[in-house]
Amino acid sequence: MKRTTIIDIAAALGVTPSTVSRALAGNPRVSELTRDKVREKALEMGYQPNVVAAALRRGKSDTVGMVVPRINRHFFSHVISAVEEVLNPAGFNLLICQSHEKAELEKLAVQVLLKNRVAGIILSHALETIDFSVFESAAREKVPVVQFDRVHTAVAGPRITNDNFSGAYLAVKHLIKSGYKRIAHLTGSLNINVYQERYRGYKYALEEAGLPIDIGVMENSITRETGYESTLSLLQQTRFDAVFCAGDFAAIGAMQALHDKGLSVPSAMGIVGFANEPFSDFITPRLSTVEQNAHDMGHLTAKALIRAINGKAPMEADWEEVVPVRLLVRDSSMRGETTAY
Amino acid sequence: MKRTTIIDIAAALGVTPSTVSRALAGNPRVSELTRDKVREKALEMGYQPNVVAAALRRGKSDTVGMVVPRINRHFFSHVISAVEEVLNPAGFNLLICQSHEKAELEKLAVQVLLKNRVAGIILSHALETIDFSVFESAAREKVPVVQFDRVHTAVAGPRITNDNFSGAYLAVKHLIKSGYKRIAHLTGSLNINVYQERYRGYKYALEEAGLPIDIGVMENSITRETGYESTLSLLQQTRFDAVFCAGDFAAIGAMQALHDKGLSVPSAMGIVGFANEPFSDFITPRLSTVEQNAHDMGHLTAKALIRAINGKAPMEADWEEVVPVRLLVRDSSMRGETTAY
DNA sequence: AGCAAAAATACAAACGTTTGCACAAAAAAC
DNA sequence: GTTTTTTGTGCAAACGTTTGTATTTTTGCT
Repeated sequence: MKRTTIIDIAAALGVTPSTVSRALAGNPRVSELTRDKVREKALEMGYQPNVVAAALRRGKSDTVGMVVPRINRHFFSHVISAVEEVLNPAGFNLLICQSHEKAELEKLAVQVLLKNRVAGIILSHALETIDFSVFESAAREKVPVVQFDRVHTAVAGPRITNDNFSGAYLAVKHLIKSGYKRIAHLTGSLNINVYQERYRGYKYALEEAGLPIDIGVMENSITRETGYESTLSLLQQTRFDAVFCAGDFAAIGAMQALHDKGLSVPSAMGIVGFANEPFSDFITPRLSTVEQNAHDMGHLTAKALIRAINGKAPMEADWEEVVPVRLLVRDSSMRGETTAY
Repeated sequence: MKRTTIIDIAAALGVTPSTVSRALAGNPRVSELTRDKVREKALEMGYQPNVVAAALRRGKSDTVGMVVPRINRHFFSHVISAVEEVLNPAGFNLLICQSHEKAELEKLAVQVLLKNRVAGIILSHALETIDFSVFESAAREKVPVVQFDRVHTAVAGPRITNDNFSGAYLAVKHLIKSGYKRIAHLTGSLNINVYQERYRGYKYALEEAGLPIDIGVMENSITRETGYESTLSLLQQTRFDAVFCAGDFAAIGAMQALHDKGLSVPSAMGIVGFANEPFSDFITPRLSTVEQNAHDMGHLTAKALIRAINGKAPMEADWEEVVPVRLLVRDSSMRGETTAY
C-alpha cells in the first residue's frame, strides 16, 4: 500500500498540495475552514509527513546530532535524557552517536551528522581528540555546534562546562578538614579541560592550606583498572593518607588496591571521587564524591543549541557557561575522630 | 559558502550529474577512467553527499532506528554498541531513542522513526507497552522491525531473546546446591516475556528439587527501591533463606534490607541477581548473578535486521533466536559450609 | 453596483539525488 | 564494409515537500 502524501490529500479535497502543506503547517494564509478539513482528512487517511522530503526542501532537518564518548556513563546518559527533555517538545529529535573515546570515530560521527544535514550538533569530545578540523566543515556549512563537559576552544560555538575547579577544590578542602594531610591525586589526561580544572582545584586547595602539592599525581588513571594500578604505584613511591580521584571508577580501583594492601578506608586513607556514579552510594564504604548536575547541563546545552539554530546567537560569539557542582560527603572521607565537619 | 553537489562536480568535469552519481556509487556502467576522475574531483571539491536527497529519491534512508527503555542500563548500552559494530560497517547509522519505560513514548518514538523513513527498527519494549498497533503501520510501510530481549509475538518480525529460563533455572539450582531451602523471588511485571521466563525457570528448579514454590514471589520489584521494600514485606509475611532477584538493582535493594535487619549475606541469606550490572562485582558481598551476552545479542539482532532490510528474510516468517546466558557465582550465594559447589 | 483592498488559493520551481530509457560511439561479429 | 553487440553517457522524470509569486475569490466601502 502506498503511503499517503499531501498530494493524495489535496486530490481528495480538490485543492492543491501547497494549500495542504500550509494548512498542516498552520500557516495563517489558509482559511480556518479548509485547515480543519485538511487536518481531518489527513487524520482519516493516516497521513504521516515525509520529513525527508521536507528536510531536502528546507535544507535542514529537525534532527539534532549528539556525539558522546560513551552512552553508558551515568553522567552522559543523564545529559542525554535532559537534552531530550528540551529538544523533543521543541520538535527536534536526537541522533545519538558514540565516539568510544576514539578521535577517529568522533570525526566520522560528525561527518555522518553533516551528511544527514542535521540542524545542529551537541558534542563532548573523546579523550583522544586533538584535531578539530571537522568542526570547520560544520562551521562552513552553518551547522551550529554546542560543546558540553569536555570542550575545546578550538571549536566555535557555546561551551557548557561543569564547575570542575570548584568541585575539586571543595573535595580536597573537605579531605583537609577531615584531617588528612598528604593528599594524592588520580586524574585523566591533562590535555582535557575537565581534568586540568580538577587538577587546578586540587592544587589550589592544598596551597591554600599550606600542604605539600607534590605528593603524587598520576595521569591517565581514570578507569577502575588504571586506578588500581596507579594506587599500587603510589604506595611504593610515596607516602600519603588520602586520594582525590578525578572519577568514581578510579576511586573504586583505588579503594580495592588499598583494601588489598590492608589499608582501611576511611580510617587509614581518605578517598573522594568525582561524578557520583550510581554505585558510589552502595559500596562499602560509601564513596564521597562530587555530583555533577547532568540535568541542568543538558537543559542549558539544548537551549543553547536551539538559540544557535534559530540564529539568535551568533556562532562567532562563543561563550562559556558554567554549571555548579555539589560535594556529597559520605563515608569514604570521614575519619572517625574528625566527623565534626 | 554553498555546499558542493554532484551538479557542481558534473559541471567542473563537463559530464552530467547522472554520470557523477553512478561514478560515486561504483556503478559498472561508467568507465574506470571517468570514475577515477569523478572521485578525485569530489575529494578535491570537498564533496559531502546529501543523504537526505538520496533517501527521498530511494524512498529509504541508511538510518536504522533503535528504541530502548533506557540507554543507561548496562545491558542495553552494550547491545547498542554491539549493534553499531555490525551496522556501521554495513553503511547504516543508528538513531537511538529512549522510551523511558513509557508505552506512549515508545509509540511516539516509532512514529518519529517512520516519519524519518528509517530502513528498519530495532526495539526492546517498555515495561508498560500493551498496545502494539503502531507496529502495524510499520508493517504496512514495509519497514522491518526486529525485537530483542523484551519481545512480543503481537509484533511481526524476528525476535532475539536471552535464555531467561535457563538463567533463572541455573541461578536457583545453584542456590539449592549451596544449601538454601526456602527461596523467594523478586521479579518485574509478569506481563513481560523476560520476567515470565525467569519465573518459569525459578519454579522449575524448585519443583525439580521438591522444594516449596509458594514461599513468596513479589511482582514489580525490579528497582533498588522496590527491591528494598519488597524484601521488608517478605520478611514480615514469610520465612525464607534466599532470594532470587530478576535484576541486580532489586538484588542490591534486597541486600540492603537484609543488612538493615541484621541478616548477613550469604551466611543467613543467599542472593542471586540477574544482568551482571557493573557494580555487582565490587559491592560487598560480591553479587552472584546471571550474565546476559549483550554482545552476541546485539550482533544477532543487527544481522537479522540487515537480512530483513535486504528482503532475504520474509517478515511474516517471524522466528525467535535465543542467546545463551551464563551464571556468575560470586560471594552472595556461597554459604561457608557448602562452598564445595 | 462598482472598485479597491484583503484574503484565500493555485501555480510552478526548487531541493539533490537516483534511475529507466534513449542514444551515440566503439568494439565485435559476419 | 555493413550489421550487431557492447559500452559509456546523456536526458529527463521522479521522490514529497516548501515557498515566492500570480491569480482568483471574498470582503468592505462608497
